Amino acid sequence: MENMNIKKLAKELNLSVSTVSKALHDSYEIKAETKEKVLALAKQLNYQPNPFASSLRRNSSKTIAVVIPEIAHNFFSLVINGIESIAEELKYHVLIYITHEIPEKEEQIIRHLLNGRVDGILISSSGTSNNNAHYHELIQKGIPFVFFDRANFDVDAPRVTTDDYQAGFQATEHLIKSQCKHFAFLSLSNQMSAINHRKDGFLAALNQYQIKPSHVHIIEAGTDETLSFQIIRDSLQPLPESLGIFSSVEKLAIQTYHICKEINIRIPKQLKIISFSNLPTAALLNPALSTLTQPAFSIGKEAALLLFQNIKNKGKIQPITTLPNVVLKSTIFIRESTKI
Amino acid sequence: MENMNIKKLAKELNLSVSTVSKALHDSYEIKAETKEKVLALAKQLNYQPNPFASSLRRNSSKTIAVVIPEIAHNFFSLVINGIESIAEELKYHVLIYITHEIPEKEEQIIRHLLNGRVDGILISSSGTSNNNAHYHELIQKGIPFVFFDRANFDVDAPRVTTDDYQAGFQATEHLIKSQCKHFAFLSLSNQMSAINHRKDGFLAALNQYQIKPSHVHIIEAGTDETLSFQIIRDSLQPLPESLGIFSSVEKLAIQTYHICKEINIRIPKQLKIISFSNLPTAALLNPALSTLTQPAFSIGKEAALLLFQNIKNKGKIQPITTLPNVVLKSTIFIRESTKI
DNA sequence: TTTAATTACGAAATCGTTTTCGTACTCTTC
DNA sequence: GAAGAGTACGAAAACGATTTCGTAATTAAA
Repeated sequence: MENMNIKKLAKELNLSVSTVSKALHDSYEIKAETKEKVLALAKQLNYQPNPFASSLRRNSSKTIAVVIPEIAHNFFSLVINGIESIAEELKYHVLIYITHEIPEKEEQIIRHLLNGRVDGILISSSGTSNNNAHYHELIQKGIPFVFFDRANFDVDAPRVTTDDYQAGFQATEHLIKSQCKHFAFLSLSNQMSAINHRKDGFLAALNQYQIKPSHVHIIEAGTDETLSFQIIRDSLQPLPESLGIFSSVEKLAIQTYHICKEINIRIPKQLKIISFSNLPTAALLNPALSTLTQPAFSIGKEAALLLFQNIKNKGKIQPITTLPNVVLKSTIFIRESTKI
Repeated sequence: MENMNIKKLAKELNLSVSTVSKALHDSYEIKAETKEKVLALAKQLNYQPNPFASSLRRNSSKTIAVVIPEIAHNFFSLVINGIESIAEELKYHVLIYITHEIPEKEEQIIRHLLNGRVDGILISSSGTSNNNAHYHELIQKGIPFVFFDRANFDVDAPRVTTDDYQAGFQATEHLIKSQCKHFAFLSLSNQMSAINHRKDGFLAALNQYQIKPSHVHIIEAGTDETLSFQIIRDSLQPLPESLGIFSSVEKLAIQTYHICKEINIRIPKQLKIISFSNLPTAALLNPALSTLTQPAFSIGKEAALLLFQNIKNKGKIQPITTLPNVVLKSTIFIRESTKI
């Protein structure tokens, strides 16, 4: 009795294995009476089909993978929440892989997933734009995947992103109208789509308002915690007059806050800052942080929906439509950190 | 050429399937020369074994599950980070399941995992103490699992927790010494081990310092966001004199901050607060929040290590030792929110 | 020289499902 | 009443790996 399986179940019922299997799948070949008997005994003996046998035979795993740069990050955990809400509904399982912002790690993970362990993948890329080989291998293998937030625009795959350019423009415009004279853009790297779009919006706004290029600073802080701390601190000493910072990610804004506390820079008096962020404490910070907030949960949901749609359509002739490219809106919250 | 498998690989090599399989597993039965040939062609043709066939035959999945109450929570995402660091090293895969604090959901998830999809489970329980049936089914099925943070102490399973009692005592003592007169404990529910231990420490400290019971308030705010907001707000109106709040979880402390902002209660002047928290912004809040910080990453690591140890020892005779029960230390950070 | 051990491989069973195909049997229909 | 359609089930092949067992060929031991 150690482990229940369909063979024992069939024997117990005096039926063949195939009949039992069909009954469990509610096949039209099996009459109602038999189905009931099978279902009843299956429940009583607590029979649960072996997922691997099933996956092996059906060539589908009821599992998706989520590949993200980091998890201890409000944005990504909210996205996972959204993904899980859909996956749970569709009885899919969710595998998590973390790249720690290392492109090679991402490649390795994706390559590993070529073995069919998952039916589809949701990716927020940490890859550089010049390395698409692993994505193309996915396409070749017919494994559906969807980018969210950070996409690789050279790859032919659905994307769920936010209006990064517009948001970047809007944030920068806000800084300009808050009487900033110098402007800094805090970035992790110049290889990430979402961040670059934010930067483009930033530059476009500065251009439109005819800000002198000498007053524009792009600070690539990188993904290393201690290093980025130093880079930001160095860039604040000496402090440019009326500096307005647009931080492309929450982490760098938090670091900036710490640095300002450390070297006694007053926000918003000496320095104004607005940041992309999903911090639940943004309004409680000292001073309250102005933010651009992405609809993280919805991003997860939309990306998952798109993925499942692609999984379902796999093999079928794809309608020659444009590539799904969902763009959601971010919300701007003006708070004290950018007050005049 | 669609999908590479061991059969095609064997044919290509003019070897039998079994020889190839053994070569790939570096069996002593196969001579070095053959192994090299096999490995070389496997790499060249990008052969990756089908994980389901492998799992089916070996009866092991190289996968663990993490079952948590919620994910958009600094503590849990840091724990997952720790878990992933170990899993990644051991080439295990990590499935995430979220219970949303619903005990029935947890049961359902655990029961589902009885089908052998995972080799082991890490659980932070959202269950009530009077419902252990699903854990016992895991034990019966021989599926190893480890509790972390929130354990069910009636169940015979390894645990990784923190020194919640001591930390609770210490935090409360700090509030007492900060000249508070009234004391409130903010709790999610009275069914969670970790939280109850914190409460016990709280009560013990108040008792030791002979605080009048009428000055002691236990506020069970529950897990529903809007409801808990109301409960906390109501309990602050009217505001007891010199109230010191010990919040057992970060979320409730944040809510308290929001409420205080809304109804104009000054922290720490009118109300002092200390909270369990892994907020990276605790020091940046207005005012900076005194915290008890759990070593979340280490909790994840330790729990994973314990689990993998149990997975490895499965089937072997268990040494009659005491149940592994790792207890890690939290760190107290005194900040402005409890300043005299 | 004979026997035993070792080396290096292959055939086939196995894991637990799903699915295809075959087949009795009953029921229509003209 | 013969042919066709429909019903309800079972046998067996498949999915792709791992593993047991068997066995030639070679080497070592007696």
